[in-house]
Amino acid sequence: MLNNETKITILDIAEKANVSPSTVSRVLRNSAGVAQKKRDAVMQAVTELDYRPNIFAQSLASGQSMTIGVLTQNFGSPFYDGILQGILQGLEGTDYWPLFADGRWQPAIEQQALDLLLDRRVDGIIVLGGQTTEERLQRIAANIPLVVVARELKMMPEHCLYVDNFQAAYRATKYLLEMGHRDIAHITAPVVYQESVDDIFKRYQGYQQALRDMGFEPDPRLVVEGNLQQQSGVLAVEMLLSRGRPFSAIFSANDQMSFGARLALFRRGIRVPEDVSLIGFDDEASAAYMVPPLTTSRQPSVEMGQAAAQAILDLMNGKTPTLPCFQAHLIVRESVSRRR
Amino acid sequence: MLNNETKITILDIAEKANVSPSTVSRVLRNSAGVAQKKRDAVMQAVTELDYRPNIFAQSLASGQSMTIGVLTQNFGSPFYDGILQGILQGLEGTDYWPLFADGRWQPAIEQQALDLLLDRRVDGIIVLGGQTTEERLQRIAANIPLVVVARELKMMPEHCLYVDNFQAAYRATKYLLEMGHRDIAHITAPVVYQESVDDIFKRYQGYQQALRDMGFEPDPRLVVEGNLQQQSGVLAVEMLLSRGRPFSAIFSANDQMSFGARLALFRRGIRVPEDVSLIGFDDEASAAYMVPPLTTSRQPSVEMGQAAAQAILDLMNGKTPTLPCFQAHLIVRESVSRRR
DNA sequence: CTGTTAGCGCATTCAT
DNA sequence: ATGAATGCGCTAACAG
Repeated sequence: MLNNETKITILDIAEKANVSPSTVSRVLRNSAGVAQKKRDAVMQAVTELDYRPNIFAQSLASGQSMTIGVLTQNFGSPFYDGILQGILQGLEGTDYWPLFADGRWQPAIEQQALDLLLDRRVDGIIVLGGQTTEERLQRIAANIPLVVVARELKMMPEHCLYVDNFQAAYRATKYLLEMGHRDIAHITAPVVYQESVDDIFKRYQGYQQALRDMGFEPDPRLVVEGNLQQQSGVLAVEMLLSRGRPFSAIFSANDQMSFGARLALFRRGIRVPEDVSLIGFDDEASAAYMVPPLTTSRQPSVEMGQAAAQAILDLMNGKTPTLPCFQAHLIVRESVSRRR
Repeated sequence: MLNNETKITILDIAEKANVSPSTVSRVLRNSAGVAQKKRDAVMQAVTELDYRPNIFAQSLASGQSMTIGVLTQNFGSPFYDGILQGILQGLEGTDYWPLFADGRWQPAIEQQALDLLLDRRVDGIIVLGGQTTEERLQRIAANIPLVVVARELKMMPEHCLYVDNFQAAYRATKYLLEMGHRDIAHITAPVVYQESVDDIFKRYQGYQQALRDMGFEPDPRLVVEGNLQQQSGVLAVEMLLSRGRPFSAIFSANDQMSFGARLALFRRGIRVPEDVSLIGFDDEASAAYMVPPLTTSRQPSVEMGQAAAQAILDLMNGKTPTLPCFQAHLIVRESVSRRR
């Protein structure tokens, strides 16, 4: 518990600097004018004694913990880790420190994790995805600054930071159409597996709308469902092939399944992108390692994390966030060849 | 800051349960025998008022923070994130909470991050890799439980949890030799880029030793250096090819570079593993998505994280860790074909 | 077994 | 501008 050998307190340095404890506190937190001489004396004593304020005493007395709670859903997930990284970067240089909790995509655990963060008296909280009810989130937001990332809330859109899934899917599909593809398969996932409420479904809708806007009727035989895991992408392609309905491109609702799809195609001797074009969704960094590599222009997840950190800091400073409702754009990696 | 509407303290529930605050504290932390009746009354009051103990007051009074610091080097790195995940799992169900800090592979930042964790009065600390001097680590270990993961310390081996790099590389190389390969290239990295002191160098040594033990003299023309990043793997293969020295297999000192190598081979139309076999190192999960996929039997990084959590818990309970010096085994993914 | 009394280390009034 | 006093909420002796 002790930071070094002796636990020196504010009294020690007050004594050494010949001032009162309150003066020491003042110069340390810059809360009031203090004579330059005393200020210097205090600072010198601080460095000489290598004084470290006790965070718990500070928090107890001030009511501030100087921490930001971050509720993620899956530690180790590329997309979420990207956001975490962004948050870390965004908080750098500030006096705030992130406290992480993992909901593991299980509502019960998620609630527990939320409670833990609240128990830790975080000054602000960033929630990534998840299934916490909007009511609960509203109740929390009433007490402390709250930002929700990668999820769209109807009742409190001004707290959200999310990707426009519909638009991104729409653009991806449109791109394939423009490349001459007419038989575009889509790998989606049923609601039970969906990350947050209806992300995946919106991608499905974007896919359909793009087809319709370009004058094509979506063919249900070209749509298969997976569970968002890599392995299900393999099965999805098997399923597609078994249906006998030809296709020249696949748009997968997430990168994981697109990896599985890539694998299945490889096993079948189907070349990408010569025989079949492939587009994923989520911007997993590892997609760049695929053969051929899927490409993207930026790393939106990290950007979202940074934006989230900025927003929560703004909220805590009383400012309304500069990005009340930031919308990341197309998060797609592609490996596409022209058709016809 | 307040958890809910009203901030209720231990006095509130003491009053409601008709006992003294200390009795409340006793039942809450189970620190002494309390009459069942009072115990029940307290518990009921706690639930009725939805009482949440103030962590800061607890820590201040008890001297325990119930947190363990985790110093990582690169948030978002597959290998380290695996360890973090393991730590999270290992801490689950205990009363301890992890506090993460990121050293970013930069010694100055690493020191700062360490200081921050210490300032937060963590009860124990897990250090992943890094370059903190052994002296500093020893000084810390003298004060609080310390476990060092993915790094081997000469002066305090009993605190370490690492991979036997030499052995793993030795086995990988031997495996290639047994598969009939004779011209085995190796992609390594100079010291300046090395993760922790000499991990990469030990892999190089293991590679050499295996060759010698099997009666072959290492050929310097088959060894190239990268910087551990993916892109450098591409360049490494280009370099190898330009040298005109034939090779039938590549053993890369980490997975990132092997991905790059895979890419370069693909661009050159060299098939894997038909033309050239490839072995990586680190067990990156994404390696499974390569085409053809690299395989492995387990996920050592997560295991190491769990072991680290267990070890630190043991240390804090006064027990000597059950795994004083755990050595993960072969961390290799392979895509190898028989030669000749 | 249980209530009373002191702090834990700091921030923050309130006087001066 | 600065010192003294008070309290943050809880734990840990200390008595009984």
